[in-house]
Amino acid sequence: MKIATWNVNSVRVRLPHIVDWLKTSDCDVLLLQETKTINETFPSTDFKSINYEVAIVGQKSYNGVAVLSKFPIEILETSLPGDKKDSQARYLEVLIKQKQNKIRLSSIYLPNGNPIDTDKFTYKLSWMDRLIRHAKKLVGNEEITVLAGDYNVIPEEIDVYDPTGWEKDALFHPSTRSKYREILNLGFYSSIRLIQPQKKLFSYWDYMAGSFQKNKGLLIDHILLSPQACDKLIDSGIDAYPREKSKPSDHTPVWCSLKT
DNA sequence: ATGCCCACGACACGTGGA
Repeated sequence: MKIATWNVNSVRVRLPHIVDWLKTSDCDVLLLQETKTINETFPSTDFKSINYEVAIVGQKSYNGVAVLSKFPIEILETSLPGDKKDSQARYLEVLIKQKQNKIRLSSIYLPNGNPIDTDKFTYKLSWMDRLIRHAKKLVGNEEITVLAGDYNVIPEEIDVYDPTGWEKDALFHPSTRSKYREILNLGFYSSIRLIQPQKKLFSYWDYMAGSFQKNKGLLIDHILLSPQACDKLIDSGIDAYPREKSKPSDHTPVWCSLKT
């Protein structure tokens, strides 16, 4: 089963790119972030017409996550547990049933957190605390679990074109990196780092100043696998082709394939 | 050293992104 995550920066603007990528990539389950629209205006019928089921957590203008799947979707959570007052559309957890297999997947849009001297950074860190608590519960289930999305976290120096220049950024701040490691320490592994431990790989390039052409990128979109999912891992990679097209998202899909 | 670009929604000298 091929699973991918993609921050599309507006599902409506990016619709042709997403449909094209689904058709050429043989992707079974695509987790979307930054869909930037309410559920009523999500282009569900376009995806259903190419045989994908759709689950959505939308919001006006900002955020928004979704799951597109060739297999039936059961919705488990439409927000990250731990704060009932948090109304931002950043988390969707589903169960995908394919034959005898059951795979739990979360589409995650972790807060950016900049600038670091504001409540935006406080919100990011508390959101990460909630994710750690929830991930701890999930790992205890000993199931095939995939926590994937735009983490807005640069885990290591190799994951950024200019580590020094990003030291004071919320994506590379020591507190952010430390909380990300707490998730890994529960037993989750990054799919791409299991396959390519040392390679410089980016999933995001700024729109400005020809960042993509200069390969000044970041690796901030991650697929984290539970131990049971790791046992099924076949391959993982990043498909930069959608970033080369006209009117692209600033992110490109990160994927993994699991033995099923 | 700084800004560059993009999407949204309803024009804004706007916000948020990363």
